[in-house]
Amino acid sequence: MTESTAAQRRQPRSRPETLAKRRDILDAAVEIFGSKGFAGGTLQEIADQVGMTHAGILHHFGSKDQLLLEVLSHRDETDVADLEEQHIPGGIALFRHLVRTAFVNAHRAGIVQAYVVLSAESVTDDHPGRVFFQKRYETLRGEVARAFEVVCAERGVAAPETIELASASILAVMDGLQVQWLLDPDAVDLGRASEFAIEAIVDSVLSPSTSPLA
Amino acid sequence: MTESTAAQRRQPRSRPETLAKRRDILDAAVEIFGSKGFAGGTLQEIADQVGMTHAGILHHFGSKDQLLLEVLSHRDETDVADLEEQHIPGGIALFRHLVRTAFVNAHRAGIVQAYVVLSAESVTDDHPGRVFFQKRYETLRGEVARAFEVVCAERGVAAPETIELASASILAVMDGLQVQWLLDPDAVDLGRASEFAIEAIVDSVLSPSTSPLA
DNA sequence: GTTAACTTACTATCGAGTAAGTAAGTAATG
DNA sequence: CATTACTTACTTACTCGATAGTAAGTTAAC
Repeated sequence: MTESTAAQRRQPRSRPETLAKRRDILDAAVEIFGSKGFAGGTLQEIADQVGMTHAGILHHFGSKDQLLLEVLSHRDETDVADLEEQHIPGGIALFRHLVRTAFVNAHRAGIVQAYVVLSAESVTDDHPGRVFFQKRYETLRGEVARAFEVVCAERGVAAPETIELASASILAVMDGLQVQWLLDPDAVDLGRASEFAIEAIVDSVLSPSTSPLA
Repeated sequence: MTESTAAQRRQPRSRPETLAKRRDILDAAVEIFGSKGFAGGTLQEIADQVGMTHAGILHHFGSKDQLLLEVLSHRDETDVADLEEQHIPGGIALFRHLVRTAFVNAHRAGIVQAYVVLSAESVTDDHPGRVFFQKRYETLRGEVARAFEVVCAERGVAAPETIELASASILAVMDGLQVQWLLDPDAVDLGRASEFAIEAIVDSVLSPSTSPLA
């Protein structure tokens, strides 16, 4: 009866406003999941914020899990500070970029909170965001490691094996500082602390420390 | 009729086994909240693990929130690696202690996960554990800062203002590395990375870096 | 006139907390 | 030491309120 290759002939063609509406929903979801967590946040709250019913949201995204996954990838796109989507600065510029990101993030508590809460929550059993964060960290560690290699090459230094440790550490400080900063913004200077720590770690890779703890 | 100061004459005296039972419940709660989060974990699951009904647990702890609070303080007591309860090593010994803690933690994924999940979740709105973690980080930053001051004094170095940044950073790397390690244990060496980062930061406080990013 | 973009209304389930009851322990008293 | 008086430590059974997902109907765009 129908064409066997129906998909080819017809692409359902969604309405132009739909895309904007999806963005609104995703933005609301970032805020709700960020402030309540994924398990704690509800479709109802998200729906309220965009003036819709929760069923309307399910119409667009199918399920709560699916919504989270799209929130996570959407965040990467809109996140000005994100590395993956932009043209990646190489070498030392990457580290400067990370520091700048930390300073920028100090004015975007909402998104920072979403990221902190969801990444930590993702380590729980069967969390729908787990794979996303696994891949994300793997990618980011790779970017940072590459930057280290470039910098070492530039300075004629043999790239030490500490690069892997340092790459993970740099991402770790940034994340860890965000937690402390969210809990008590006055007690921690997110930008300056990130800058300090990143410099310390980069420095330590370039000129291996004298092992002060030995 | 009855004695007016009844409370004075009799202290209800709970049964001796009760204390052990409470410990069991707390241990189960650490495991459940650690693997599912606080919002995601249920009293039923905890009850199942200790062979009880969820009402039995409420009998002991009153509410789920209260249970979490007791889990958090209980954890500090049983956590071999914790600083507050033990006699705190001063100066450089503290940093060595932190490194050792990281190596030990690499064999205790369960507790690490509980800590990671709950601390991050605590930044969400009205989370019952929020105050606990605020105080905890404040205390820990203080301990680390004091260690830095001692070390600086020992070496006749004027204590720089970077101490506060460094203190927050050291705790931050440790936490952040735990997240990455939990997501992908093979990709991150929790002990060695913590050691590397802590050394780098301590080193940077003692001999201020040459600002490689400037 | 067909389909996208919803809404309303419903279902099924689950979760924390409560109420009431029961068995066993503990303690004061004669 | 035994009896009475009370408490602890639960269980069973319930309430009440969410919540994710579904189904069917409505409107308006293309």
